[in-house]
Amino acid sequence: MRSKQPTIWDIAIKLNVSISTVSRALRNAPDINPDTKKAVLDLAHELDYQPNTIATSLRKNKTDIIGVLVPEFVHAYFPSVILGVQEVANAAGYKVMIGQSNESLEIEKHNLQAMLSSRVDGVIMAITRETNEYEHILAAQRKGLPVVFFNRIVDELPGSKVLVDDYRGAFRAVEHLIQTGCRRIAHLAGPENLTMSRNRLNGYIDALKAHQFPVDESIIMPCDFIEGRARACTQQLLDGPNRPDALFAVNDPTAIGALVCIQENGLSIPDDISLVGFSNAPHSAFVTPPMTAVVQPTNEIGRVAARLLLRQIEEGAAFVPETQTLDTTLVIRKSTHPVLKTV
Amino acid sequence: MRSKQPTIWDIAIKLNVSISTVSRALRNAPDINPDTKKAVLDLAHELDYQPNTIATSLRKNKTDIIGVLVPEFVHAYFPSVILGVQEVANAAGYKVMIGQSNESLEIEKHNLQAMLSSRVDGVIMAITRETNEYEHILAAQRKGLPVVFFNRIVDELPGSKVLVDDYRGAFRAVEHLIQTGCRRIAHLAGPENLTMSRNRLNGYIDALKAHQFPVDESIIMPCDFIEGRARACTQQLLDGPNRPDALFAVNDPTAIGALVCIQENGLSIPDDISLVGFSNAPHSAFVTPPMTAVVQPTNEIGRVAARLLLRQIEEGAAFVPETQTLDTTLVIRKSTHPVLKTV
DNA sequence: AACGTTTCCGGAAACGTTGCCGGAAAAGAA
DNA sequence: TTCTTTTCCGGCAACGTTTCCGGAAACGTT
Repeated sequence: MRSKQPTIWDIAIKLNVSISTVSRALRNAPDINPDTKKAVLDLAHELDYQPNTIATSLRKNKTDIIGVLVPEFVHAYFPSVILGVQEVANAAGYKVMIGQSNESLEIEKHNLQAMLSSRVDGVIMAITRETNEYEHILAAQRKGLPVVFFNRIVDELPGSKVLVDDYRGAFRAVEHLIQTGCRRIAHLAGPENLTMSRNRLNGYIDALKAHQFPVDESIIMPCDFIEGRARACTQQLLDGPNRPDALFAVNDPTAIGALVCIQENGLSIPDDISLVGFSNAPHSAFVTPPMTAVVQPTNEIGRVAARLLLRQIEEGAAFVPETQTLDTTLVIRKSTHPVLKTV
Repeated sequence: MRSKQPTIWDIAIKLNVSISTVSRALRNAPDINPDTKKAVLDLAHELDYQPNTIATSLRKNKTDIIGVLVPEFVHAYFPSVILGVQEVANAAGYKVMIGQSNESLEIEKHNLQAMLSSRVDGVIMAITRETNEYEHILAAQRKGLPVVFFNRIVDELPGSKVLVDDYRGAFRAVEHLIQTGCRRIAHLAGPENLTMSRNRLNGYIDALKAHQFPVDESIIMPCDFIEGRARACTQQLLDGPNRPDALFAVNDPTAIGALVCIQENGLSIPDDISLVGFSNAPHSAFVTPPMTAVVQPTNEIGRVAARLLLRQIEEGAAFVPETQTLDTTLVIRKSTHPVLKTV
């Protein structure tokens, strides 16, 4: 049985003042006698009083909670974005409520409903892989809910967005391969309908062109983000004529697939084949050999998203949505040659 | 500017009934005319009405939210127990609010305050590494807050606990090494003051004894969970006389440290040295070679913890705390010999 | 001494629900 | 018909805050 927590009433009665006075003392309002204020504060501390935030929320019509809605969080990417969100949200006096959709549109809808029902002040979200209709999100926005998107962006949706410069990241990764002496660079590409994969593909192509390398369509292999498919594609590349001496993988699972395949074929990384991935997470550091990879500023993504959301919450209707693009960094580890070996 | 969401008042006025009636219709109470109920439900749907859960919470003095407090969540372990929590909590109509202490006692206290302030119905928590005084937790419990602990257990605290059978896990890991032909098995141990490390150490020792192996103190190396120290210890083992042919590592970072050290010495896993870890997460699968490891049922830990908490919430003061011990499983991958090579 | 100001405080309504209580109308029983 | 029961509904207080409004007392000014 939950024992009752003390309320401002309890304090008021013990001190023989009104609840208004107690309330004023607690949230240091201007018109209160310093002595009574001190008395209230002391008693509150003694009773271990904690304000009932749900009463406050009801009264003020504001919860000071922001919702974060992610498709999953067992991989490091989303948790570490959330960390960034928490950092700026907490500093601004907001709490963070996390929802997890398990990559299911149904659950995403349900979670968004729940957030609306909990009257969160705003939501930061990355949509599910299977989210292909947006009415639930649009409806929430029509009700005035501020929403900022990240990671999985769709143009049909209004609102602020935080994304990563996929094109430049890919470009630099490929440039690095070229600079370390690779001459035939294959690409394990993502699904063609995603802007993200397209941007990375374009970065790959433009880097080749910028260095007067030919673009060979036969070594651009779409493998849908799936580790198994990446393995098969890599095998195909190894078996084919004119074997590539480098691979640029579109994301983590793909890179892992390539890595195991190469090693199973008894080839050495990076001596026979250099490998660079495009990573969501520091994960790639723990593989052997530690992988050179484009890494995303996950924490910063969360911080930026939170700042945008807080601005929107505070500025209200006057706020005009912004989309911010963050840069990636190429972390050079052991799956490519060191860069000093210049071309 | 947040536009107002519809309330039961709006529905009541449009339908020319009282708010009581609307309320009854919405939470299908018994005494209501099916027709009016349908009318209310229809209009609610049309207006896209969502009940204001914070008003409900205030009124019912129950939030249907359970808090989960973890020291970090960028590694897979905690997120995946949270998944388990969510699964049973959501199924029972509860929402989950997550707090993250960043391994800081200060933040842990603050988060617990916040949960109390939010009037969560209960908390599932794993304390911080630096949590060495428990007054904040005891105070919360004294106020009647149900708390269940997992992963980091301390005897001084009352409440339900969910833990993992470290002893048996270690025992079986070592037994597996013995059965695959290893004859000299070293142990990279954890800090001696933690019951967890002690249990794993005892499992190691007893497995050796059970198979009439000698226990050689000189190849039991405490390395404090730190990857760097594990590397140094492993090097020492490799350099020493009578090199071990197997290593049992107390946790993930330790195992990784051993792995890189062994490979840097040009030795083969498992042919020169077998390696088995004690893992928090499926992490160890992604290393090369994929590591044989004792793995914990992370999801199940969350589910069990949630079930215990929900029972305590519902049974109230009548509930007597329980501690449940879950079993681990040994996942055999490539860092040990296959088991068919029987002794 | 009379006035205006400032300082501090209490009363009360409101936020959106729930749930008790009582009562009117409809239905059933005599 | 008349009485009892059932069915359905409205009024109202309450949950713990915040905040507006008004007023008493203390202070300052002429």
